[in-house]
Amino acid sequence: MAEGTRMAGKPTWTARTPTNPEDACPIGPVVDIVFSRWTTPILWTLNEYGRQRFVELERRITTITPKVLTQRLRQLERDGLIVRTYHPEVPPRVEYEISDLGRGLAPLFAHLADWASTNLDRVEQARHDYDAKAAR
Amino acid sequence: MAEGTRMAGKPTWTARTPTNPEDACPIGPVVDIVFSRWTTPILWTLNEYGRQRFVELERRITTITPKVLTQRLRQLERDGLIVRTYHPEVPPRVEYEISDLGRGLAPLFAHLADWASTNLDRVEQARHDYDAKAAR
DNA sequence: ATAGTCGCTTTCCTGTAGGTACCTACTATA
DNA sequence: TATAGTAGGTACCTACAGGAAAGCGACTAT
Repeated sequence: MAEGTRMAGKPTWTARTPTNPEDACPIGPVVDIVFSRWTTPILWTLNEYGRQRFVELERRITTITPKVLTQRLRQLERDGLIVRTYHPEVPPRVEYEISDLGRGLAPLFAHLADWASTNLDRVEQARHDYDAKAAR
Repeated sequence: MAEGTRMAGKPTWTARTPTNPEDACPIGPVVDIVFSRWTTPILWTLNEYGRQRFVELERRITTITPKVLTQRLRQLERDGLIVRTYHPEVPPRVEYEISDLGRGLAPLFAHLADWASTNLDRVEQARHDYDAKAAR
């Protein structure tokens, strides 16, 4: 086996065996669960506006497609972060709400929002400086 | 303009105009910056093991390819989260270290690791329950 | 008779992230 | 001579996430 060949088939860095302690990044799995694509705005919206129906989420997160919204809701439900309630009426009614487990993320989100409010403009400034320096 | 047509060309939900307040998720931009693919293990490694060379990072984050590592390092440097120091020697030597701005993320990471340590098994349990229920 | 509602599901298609492999220039070492 | 080491750059290619659009089932309102 040549040195240069990299093992394929491992989708992300979190897919590595956790038995390798030296390169284990302890926040890897949680990032995949909480901050994978679309999950943040969904959890945020659910946490901010309370129990909501599918269409309400769809309307608030304006750029998401129903297919992807369904996928992400299923994923979050499976992970136990949200609770889905189906009412067999006509037309059918489904409500989503954040679970206790998901609600536990609120302080984390607040922490994140806090960091953002004080440091986001510094990032913006750094980008500007970098681009200006690269142009010279 | 038909109601059903969704505006294309907006790559992610963070690309929306920030002038729309009602669906603005305040942690959207920061998630893109800090938790986009590969940035977390890089920042974590840099924060944990201090200043490092390219190959050291490559060896610690075993599944990353040099191309992607370069891309992510450039991005993080542009965002001001890490500092790159180039030594024009032979062979060339480059060192990466976390910046003050990046270091400010440490408590956030700790918070995240904390949530993970207490809740990750609950997520695991929820997944198991969900799968078991779906199989029935 | 027709359209509309809701919460999806399915099919088809494209964009792009990321992987593989090969390249540089220069030196030290074997 | 040749091989390794360093920090990438580049060209090519594939896989997969996600977008667009249509449909469905069961009923209601017009």
